Amino acid sequence: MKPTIYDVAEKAGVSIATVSKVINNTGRISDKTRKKVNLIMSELNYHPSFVASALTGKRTQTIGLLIPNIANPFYSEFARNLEDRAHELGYSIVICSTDYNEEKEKKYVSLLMRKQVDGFIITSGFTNVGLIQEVIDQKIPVALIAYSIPTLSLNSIGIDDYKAGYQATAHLAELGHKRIAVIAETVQSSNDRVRGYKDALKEYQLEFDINLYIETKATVEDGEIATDKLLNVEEPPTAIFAFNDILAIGTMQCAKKRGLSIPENLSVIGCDNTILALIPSLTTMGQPLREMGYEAADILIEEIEGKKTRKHQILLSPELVIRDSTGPLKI
Amino acid sequence: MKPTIYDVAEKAGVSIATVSKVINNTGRISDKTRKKVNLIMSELNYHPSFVASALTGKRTQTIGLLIPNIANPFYSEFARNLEDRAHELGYSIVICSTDYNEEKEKKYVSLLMRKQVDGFIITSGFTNVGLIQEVIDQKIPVALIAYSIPTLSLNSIGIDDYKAGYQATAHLAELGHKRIAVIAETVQSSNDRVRGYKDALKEYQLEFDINLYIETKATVEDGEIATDKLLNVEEPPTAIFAFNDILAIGTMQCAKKRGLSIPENLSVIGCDNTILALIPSLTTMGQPLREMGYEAADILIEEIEGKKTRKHQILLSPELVIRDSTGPLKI
DNA sequence: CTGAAAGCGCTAACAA
DNA sequence: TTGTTAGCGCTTTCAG
Repeated sequence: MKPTIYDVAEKAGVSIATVSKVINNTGRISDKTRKKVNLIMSELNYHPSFVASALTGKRTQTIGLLIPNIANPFYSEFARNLEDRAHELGYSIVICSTDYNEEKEKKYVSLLMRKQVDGFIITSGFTNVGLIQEVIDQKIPVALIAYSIPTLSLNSIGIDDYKAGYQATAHLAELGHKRIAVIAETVQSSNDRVRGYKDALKEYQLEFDINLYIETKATVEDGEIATDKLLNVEEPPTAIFAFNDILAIGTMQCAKKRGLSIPENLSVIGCDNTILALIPSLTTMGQPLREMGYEAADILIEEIEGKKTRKHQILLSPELVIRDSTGPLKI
Repeated sequence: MKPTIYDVAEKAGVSIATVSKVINNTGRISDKTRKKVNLIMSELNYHPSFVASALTGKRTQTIGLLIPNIANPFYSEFARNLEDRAHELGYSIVICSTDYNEEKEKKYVSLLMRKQVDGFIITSGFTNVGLIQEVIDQKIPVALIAYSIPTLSLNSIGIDDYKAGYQATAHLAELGHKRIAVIAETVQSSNDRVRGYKDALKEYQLEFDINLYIETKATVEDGEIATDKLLNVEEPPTAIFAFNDILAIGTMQCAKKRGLSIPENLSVIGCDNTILALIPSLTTMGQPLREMGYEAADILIEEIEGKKTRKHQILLSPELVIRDSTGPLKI
């Protein structure tokens, strides 16, 4: 059997209260007893149980991560950074892929609450705002990623989506494109990007055409289908701005199937700058994933540990990464 | 405050033991009380605490997943499937990216044991076998993925790596390549692949040349560096077999920088068939990731719940997916 | 500086 | 069929 606090106490000839104090560095303990207890603990290879200590009201040292899909490189790269920082601070991450599905969201949130996670990281793509309300009603800290809920004052971290939308569109317009389409992911952050997109169009005296706008989920297939629709429009686009790299890959797939070459026949710009963008040499709006993951862990854990009372709202800058998938309009 | 079993018991006018019994469906309860208790539970929005029940010796419904890096699509795609099945069975997954680093492995394993996870999924790339021994000494179920330890009788799931190595090499040899290089990931499954590679070489009357063999970690950069070395060899390879898609992407990066076109100047074959392979149109040995994730969850949870005593050793078949990155040798 | 004891929420004998 | 009670391993007053 694994040793318990009783085993340590007995072997050290002290009470369990004393052992508990040296474990947690609380109360006042003489140097001598402290050393003794520490010695016995390592002799016995004793490790305090999180489960037992959580039952007494302490933390579980666990954070729930709610994302649409861990298999999406954007989320997995984010998760990796989050995990690294959280782990440094003594927390582990449990992953929950919700697939934009309210049922799954509900099941996961309830599961995580029963497990008494110390906090939640919720990313864009989470649809049920009521659930988030329930979580904060229980006084469980939450940090939102690329997702803001104006009615709720919460920690949040994201990029300036308006800017991302604007810059990407401007890049395309600068290259001479007049027919610039958008494939948006059905997540909240898309709204601001669309605003940026529209403003950039205006800036370059281009009209917004609803036929050049599609909203969809984030799989390669969805991107492919959307692109197909777009290219079938009367006056088809010469450039497509996909709101994430996966969708952009879908666009490229579609182009490949149609024998269109990129960027000669079609310019494509993605968003996220994940590993997916590398070899397709995809021009994309980069997100500072490392910073986002680290900041997310920091703010959330600060709140969990009661070190901060004010909520943070962090807005990072996206960065245009120009590769080979965008080029001047050919007439 | 969240309602406890006491609140339910009181409101329902029964004892906590009775409530516990209806929660767990144990003992014999009259239909009437059962209904009553169930009603009160939903009225109160009561959800039993996993923490408390875990303390009494029951499960935490949590599985630890130890992988080198969740940001690697192979692992994240696997994780997604594992998560799906585990969740169906009522378990959640905590992710631990160990980076082939023994220190991290140790920290994570100890953390997970303190959290009393019910079982471990350990994938290739885990270096410290001693740690695994410690886990099974504690009678905690383990399932190994793409990783077998002959000295330990454990559940394991993987593909036939020998076959994968053989088939990929044969594919290249069939295309006329004589100088076929390998970039192996430093994980255990590479050994069998190398055996397959060597046997295929023999089969096609080619010599194994140690200069055409490199072992490395799994990042794009590592792949790039390795390729660079390979191409600088006296008589450079005309085809490269990278043991995973990330490394293959690295190879392609290097080729691009050198102005080499694929497959005209260099054939590349990867392994895993992740999302990364799509647009580069990478020929690759596919792994049945979905099946692997589901099976892993199934076997591990079976053992956790004591439904099986015999260990499973599952060997799945890899599948050659031919795309455009491999082609006939040009002279 | 140290220890006794109550209690966290739940399970599982054992009684009734 | 239901309830009483003793823990599970730990934290935290409160005495000493």
